[in-house]
Amino acid sequence: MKKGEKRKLKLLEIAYRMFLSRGYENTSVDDIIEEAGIAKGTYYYYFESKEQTLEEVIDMMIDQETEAARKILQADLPVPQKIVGIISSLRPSQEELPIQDALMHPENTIMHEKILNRLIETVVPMLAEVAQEGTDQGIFHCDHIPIRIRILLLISNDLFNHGNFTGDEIDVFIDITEKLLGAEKGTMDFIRELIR
Amino acid sequence: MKKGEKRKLKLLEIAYRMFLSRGYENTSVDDIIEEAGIAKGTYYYYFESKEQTLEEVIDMMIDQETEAARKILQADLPVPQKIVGIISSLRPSQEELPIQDALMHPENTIMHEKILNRLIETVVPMLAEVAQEGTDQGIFHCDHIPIRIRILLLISNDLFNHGNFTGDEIDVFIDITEKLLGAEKGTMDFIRELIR
DNA sequence: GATTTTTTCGACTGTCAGTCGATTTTTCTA
DNA sequence: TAGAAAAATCGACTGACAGTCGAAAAAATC
Repeated sequence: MKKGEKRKLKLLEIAYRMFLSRGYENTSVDDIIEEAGIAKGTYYYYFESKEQTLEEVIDMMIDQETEAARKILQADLPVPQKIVGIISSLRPSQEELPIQDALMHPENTIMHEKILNRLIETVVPMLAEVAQEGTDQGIFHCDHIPIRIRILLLISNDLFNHGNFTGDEIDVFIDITEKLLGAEKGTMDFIRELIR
Repeated sequence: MKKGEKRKLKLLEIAYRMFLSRGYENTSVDDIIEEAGIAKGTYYYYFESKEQTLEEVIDMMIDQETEAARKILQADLPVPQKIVGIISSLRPSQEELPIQDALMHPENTIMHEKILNRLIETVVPMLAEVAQEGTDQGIFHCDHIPIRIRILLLISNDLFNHGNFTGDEIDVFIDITEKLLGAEKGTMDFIRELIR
């Protein structure tokens, strides 16, 4: 019961690496088992299908990517900083650049889409909670918080993930974030500093 | 030079129907040629690959879907009505419901994503032009119009395409559309009537 | 040490995208 | 209009790939 766990972890790790570097569609089960040095039957002893492997790889990634977010959630920060902090923690930085790169490649559409949906699912409740705090404190003035948070995530994903964002895009992002949450103009200006 | 064109059209039409009803991934070239009653070689005489077929099918769909939009663009309507009219013309209605249905199915992620991107590419310039009119007329007050329009499209796609939208979502959409474009509160209230 | 359970193996199957040389049909030209 | 050239069609074949299965090896249990 220990050996098996370890083997599965190893397989997941290999799949993870390969899915990112070559794309999910361009990675064959044969590729994975060759790298792992095991037989086909063994692979299918641990996974129902290639797609289920992807699902589990994505679970791993979501865990990783939301870890920083969860920490910020519990930190002692002003509400606006918390929200923006969480959102920007979702963008892989530094050592995770290859992930970003890979996800943007067209051959990874499916993976990208799946991750985005799962990320939204996971993060909307977290952010909604913080945003509620914000309205309680009178910093924000808005209703339908989860919908608005969802929109905020969609926008930031599009603006920041799809290619290097321009100054104009940051301006719009700041503007729309404030208005989306009903915050005073200037509340989100600190984002500009954060970018660099 | 006439026969060939017609055959290609026929193939595109069959592919279009099949991609929508069973999903791109679940439609094999063999399925298409069987339905068309031709041999494999003939298919590949007209198409480089299955993916290129998809690309051309999407071209067809974009043409179709933006036709109504182009008409509204030239109609004599107030700017806000024009913008909302164009956006809602992109959502297939009535007889096109199956398309919507098919596109939401997870096995059509790739198609959905490709169509969305192409749609945005095509429609942003159209809408940006109208929005510019709006600011010229003093109805809207905003800069960076193309970015804002892009965001507007993203939001409407998410809110209206992903499942049946609620009243709350409409409220938020109206609110955010007004604020995104810098319009007076109430400018977009007419959307509520339009929905039904 | 025997028996049961877990893990591993790899040959095999069926499906599918795409190729290619041969053949038929259409169009052009002398 | 015969005969050459071009366009269109055919289908058997290839190679890649996901997934299956029964048998063997390894580990755990008694």
